[in-house]
Amino acid sequence: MVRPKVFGGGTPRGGYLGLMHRVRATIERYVPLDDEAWARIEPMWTLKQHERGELVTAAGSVETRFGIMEEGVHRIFFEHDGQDHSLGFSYDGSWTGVYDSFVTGRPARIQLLSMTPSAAWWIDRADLLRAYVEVPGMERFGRLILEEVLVGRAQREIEMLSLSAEERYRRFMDRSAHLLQLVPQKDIASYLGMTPETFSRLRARVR
Amino acid sequence: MVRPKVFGGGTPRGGYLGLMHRVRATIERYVPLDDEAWARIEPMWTLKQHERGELVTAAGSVETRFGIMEEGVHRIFFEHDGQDHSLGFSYDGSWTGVYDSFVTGRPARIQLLSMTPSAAWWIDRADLLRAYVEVPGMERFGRLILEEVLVGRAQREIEMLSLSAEERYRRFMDRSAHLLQLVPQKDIASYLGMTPETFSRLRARVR
DNA sequence: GATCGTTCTTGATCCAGATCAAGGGCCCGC
DNA sequence: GCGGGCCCTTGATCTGGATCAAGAACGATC
Repeated sequence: MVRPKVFGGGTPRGGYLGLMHRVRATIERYVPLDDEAWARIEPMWTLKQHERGELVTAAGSVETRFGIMEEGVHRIFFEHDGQDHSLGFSYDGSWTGVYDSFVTGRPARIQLLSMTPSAAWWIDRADLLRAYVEVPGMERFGRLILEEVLVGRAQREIEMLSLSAEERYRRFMDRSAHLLQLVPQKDIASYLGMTPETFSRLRARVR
Repeated sequence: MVRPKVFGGGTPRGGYLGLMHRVRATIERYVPLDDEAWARIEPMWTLKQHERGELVTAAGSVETRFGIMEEGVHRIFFEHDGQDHSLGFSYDGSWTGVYDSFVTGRPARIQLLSMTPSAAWWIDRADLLRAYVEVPGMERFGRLILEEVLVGRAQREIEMLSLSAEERYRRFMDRSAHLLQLVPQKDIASYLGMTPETFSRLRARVR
């Protein structure tokens, strides 16, 4: 079954997906890619394994990689005054990475943590910029995935500003209940902008 | 003096700016544009005047325009349960529009209100998509402006999640105090995620 | 320049959700 | 299979900021 993404997005191909490279399948959700174009960019990507609990990108470092999830779950978050704030999760062919630093070249405030054993395909910014120039369709891919991210973030902003904790909890359960199996409740609570205690009480109270 | 944008962004050219078309100057903040490219896209843009208080885009309609501010101020907001939530302001060569609907083609939740007499250059989505394909550099412009918007939104998200009302007020005053002359305090309060009463009390309390 | 609506201020009260606190369960490493 | 950390839960209390209320100042319209 295809699941909606909490962060990043699009719908993975079904069925014959296993026969196609994950990266190519993801890119082709946005733009068609002929074999020649794929041959040019395929060597730019490298698969990296991450352990459960590994900090994939630490605050303060400049992040130059953009990733596509092969398997497992990443949590995107930042810290402030010792408090941890989750911004989203990546999995199943959606993108991963630290977009503030990747785009600006400044030290990251956002961090990335591998919540499970995971694997992601990474491309370096220099290679991606080269692909934008040299490979037809790739700059469009960059624009389209940004559009999708922006719309998703806007949706979240509207919900955070206008919904109560209970309503945010309900919508999360409708859309992404399966994440409860994969990450601790406290991180989902944080993603929903509430404390673990409030999350727990809502769980008990709501039906 | 050049002012930072609260929403959308970049730095307008100074000095000789008056001699160059506003749209071309804005695009050239992101990509170089030769005279031929400009000649191809220039006819796609039309200048529209908006009255103070005019609803530039209403909720529920599909928005197909993307705009660049010539003068005046637009407020981007949405309504929920009769409450008004401001998401940002556009002015001085920054972009304007309703990005949720523009990107998705679905009815808008976000609305646009002209806070002052204003004028904006508008391009229709169909023309912009054509420009992306036909005019070198334009697709890159689309990608780069989206990157900038996304980074700005991420910055705001971090501040909304981790700062107190007082701290958000202080940062706003540091960055964008001049907006107080242009729009009602209640709208700035809403942009900062607080009530007009709280905003007023902070004003009295903070220095 | 009087009138009316809107905005801003200031005070009193309220409340959703945070914080503080303590117990219990689970998993992991040895 | 025992010990030590997380987690998660549940209860008691607290609080930042909202809501309710009422004037005062401002500005647009005739």
